[in-house]
Amino acid sequence: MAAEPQRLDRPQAGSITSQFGRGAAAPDYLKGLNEEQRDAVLTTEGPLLVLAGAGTGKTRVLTTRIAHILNSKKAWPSEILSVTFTNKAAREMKERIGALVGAGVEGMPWLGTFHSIGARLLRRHAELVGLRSDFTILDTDDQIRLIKQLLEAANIDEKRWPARQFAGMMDNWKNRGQLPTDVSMADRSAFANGRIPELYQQYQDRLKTLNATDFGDLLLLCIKLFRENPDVLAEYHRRFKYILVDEYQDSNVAQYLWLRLLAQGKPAPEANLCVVGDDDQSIYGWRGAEVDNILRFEKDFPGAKVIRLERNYRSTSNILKAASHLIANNESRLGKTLQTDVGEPGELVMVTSVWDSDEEARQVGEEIEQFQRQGDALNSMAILVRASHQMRAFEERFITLGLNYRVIGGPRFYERKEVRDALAYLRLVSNPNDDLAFERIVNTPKRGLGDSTLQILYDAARRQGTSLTTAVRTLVETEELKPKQRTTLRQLMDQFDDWAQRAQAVPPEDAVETEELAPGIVRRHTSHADLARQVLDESGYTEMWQNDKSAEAEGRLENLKELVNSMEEFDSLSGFLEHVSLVMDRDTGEADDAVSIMTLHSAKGLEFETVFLPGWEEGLFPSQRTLDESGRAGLEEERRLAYVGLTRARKRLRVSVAQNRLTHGLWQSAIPSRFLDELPAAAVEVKDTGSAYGGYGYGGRSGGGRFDTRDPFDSLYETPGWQRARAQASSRKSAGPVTIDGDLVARSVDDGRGSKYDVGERVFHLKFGYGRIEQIEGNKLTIEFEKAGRKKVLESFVQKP
DNA sequence: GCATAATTCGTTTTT
DNA sequence: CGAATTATGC
Repeated sequence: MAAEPQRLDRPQAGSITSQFGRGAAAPDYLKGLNEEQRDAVLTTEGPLLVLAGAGTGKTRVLTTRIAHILNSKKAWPSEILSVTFTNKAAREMKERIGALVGAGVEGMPWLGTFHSIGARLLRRHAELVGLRSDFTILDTDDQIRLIKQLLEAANIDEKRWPARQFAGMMDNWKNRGQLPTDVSMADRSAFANGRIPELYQQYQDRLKTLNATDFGDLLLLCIKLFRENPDVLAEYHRRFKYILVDEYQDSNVAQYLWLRLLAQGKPAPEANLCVVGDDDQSIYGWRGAEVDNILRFEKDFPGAKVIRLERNYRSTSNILKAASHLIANNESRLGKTLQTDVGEPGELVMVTSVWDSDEEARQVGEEIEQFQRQGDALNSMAILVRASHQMRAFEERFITLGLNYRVIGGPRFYERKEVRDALAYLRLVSNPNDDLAFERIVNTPKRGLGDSTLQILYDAARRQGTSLTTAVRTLVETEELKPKQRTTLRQLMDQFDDWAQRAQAVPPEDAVETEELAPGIVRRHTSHADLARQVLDESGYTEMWQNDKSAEAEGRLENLKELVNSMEEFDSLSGFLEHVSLVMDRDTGEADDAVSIMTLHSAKGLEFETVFLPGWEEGLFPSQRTLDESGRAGLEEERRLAYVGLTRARKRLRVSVAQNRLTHGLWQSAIPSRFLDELPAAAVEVKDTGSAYGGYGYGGRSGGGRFDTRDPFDSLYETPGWQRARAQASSRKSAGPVTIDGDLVARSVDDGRGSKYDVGERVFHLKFGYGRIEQIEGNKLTIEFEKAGRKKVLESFVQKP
């Protein structure tokens, strides 16, 4: 309760803003801050690193600090640059500052995500980096399509060098601030036989022609802009008196460079740069985040002050003990120890061993229902998983139980096909030269314009050096197209002309709804939302889904409605489109009471009374792949992820391990996660579910405090996944990307010939017991076990009885 | 050009 | 096992 920011419902007008300066008594907003928090708020000058552990009131410090700067008139709202990673965080900060300072947070134009601020800067100076200020921001879909075209043009086999992979690599370079010429030699050979610089450059050129950027460019081009135009940079040095960064541990190299350029207005020891973060919660290394940025801050900014926030106001001491004990196993960290003021140690962290994922789900379901009967809200409980496929078991179970749940972080709204299609129509209305939008919708709904027709359009556009739309306009006047396609295209163009005209007629602000053209004759202006509705209806897009009788069609129509409705809030179509490409995020429908199911990654920053952490098994968590790819650093990141998971809980924490898990369609015996060994025995209670079979492993010995029982069985229970992973890991290190696949797992169907077993034969499996073979596919056997039911297992795992 | 069968391939995710 | 993409036949 103490440090969690109280939610002031409405900003109290002037109450705080009126007590500027003269500051006799400490301002209200400082009340209720602990010593360190207050220090962090009041140390406005010079570089400052705030190491804020989980639940120590990090956001509160950040927002209060801004309020303080404003209140003491050190800077105007427009002179503070305040960056976050997510829109959600930005929104939350806006709200909280509003509550502290009163109205006028809208006057903080430079509070936003790295990317939205980057876009803002670029639009102001677009011409200096070869763009027009109305450039479009590509989404991943567009990006992939563009790359595919480039690869094809460059005669590169897309089977061997997938566009996705190239997109991913480019993302990495851009995250590291590398332009085509900067890509290291090692990286160059990793794709298309060293043709990388060429392709990357072509991609950048193509973006420029399209007057477009991708997400990475929003930062990369800013850096370029600042480096090449010192006068522009100096302008921002003058402007930004204070710079604040949230979640600094998640920053990547490009963001770091971007920040350093902006913070260089004064010599390092005087830069008013405040970064807030927690090295122990850095979980986005795989996406290019450099924990090193935060670990290095004091070196980058000599004389930087470091403040540690270690007083945790969220969790019970048992939960904190567990989390601290676990994270202490990491070597690369600045070191903090969370402490709680709460006297009661609270419940022990409960660790449960279950038979398989179904039992896990059943058990969690039961517990949830029990807590619910005790009066807990479903909203106060969450299930945090490592990998999204774990969610299914829970969803299925909760459906049969009739338990209300919500999945957070699924496919985002604007990533849905129908939303993207609709947006493509609107983009094309607002900018006829948006080729990628054009491609997307020429034949959606089906208009009989397939690959061959499209090819003609491409050729024409390339020959003329124009956009597709322009090319189409000239083409429809010639004989090059088949008559049917020609008329279809002409009609389509006419429609777009019509829509564009209507878009022009839309009043810029929400000013006039109606207009008297002549006495008695009133013409209604179309709003953007109306226009969108018309576009979707007249293009036949809405109809396409109405005629679709699949299950999801109805939902898609709903989404379209929602999209159109959400447009009402925007002044202009372009404003709306910017919002969508940059800002639009899922609305967390917290309306009704429901258990949250989400990944550990998307749980960062949230908290719940009760938290379930299922699937603590080697290979799954820590993830085998991370281990293979990033070794010890990977393991440490996984451990931080575990730490994030543990620290989400306020009162109750339940961890579970399944003894068997279905991976890649095969049942594999699982080994309890090493992280379980790293929980302190004193804060943990072990519960064995007393499963009928397979008494090996975790639950086997209860109580003890030494959780590790895997050693004696190691060789017996080596699963194929492990063996394969190991084989790959070792081969990867020595000889680049060689694919050694197959032998151990899927050898395709050969009716059991070559197998030493026959259908119908009775066999014994170490974990599932006795069973009868139902089917043989290569080295995979489908066996009906007497106790464990029907499973698919590898031949090497069974033996003749 | 389009619907359907066959095949591939499996973390985490924001912007 | 299942989604998601690609090859195949009409």
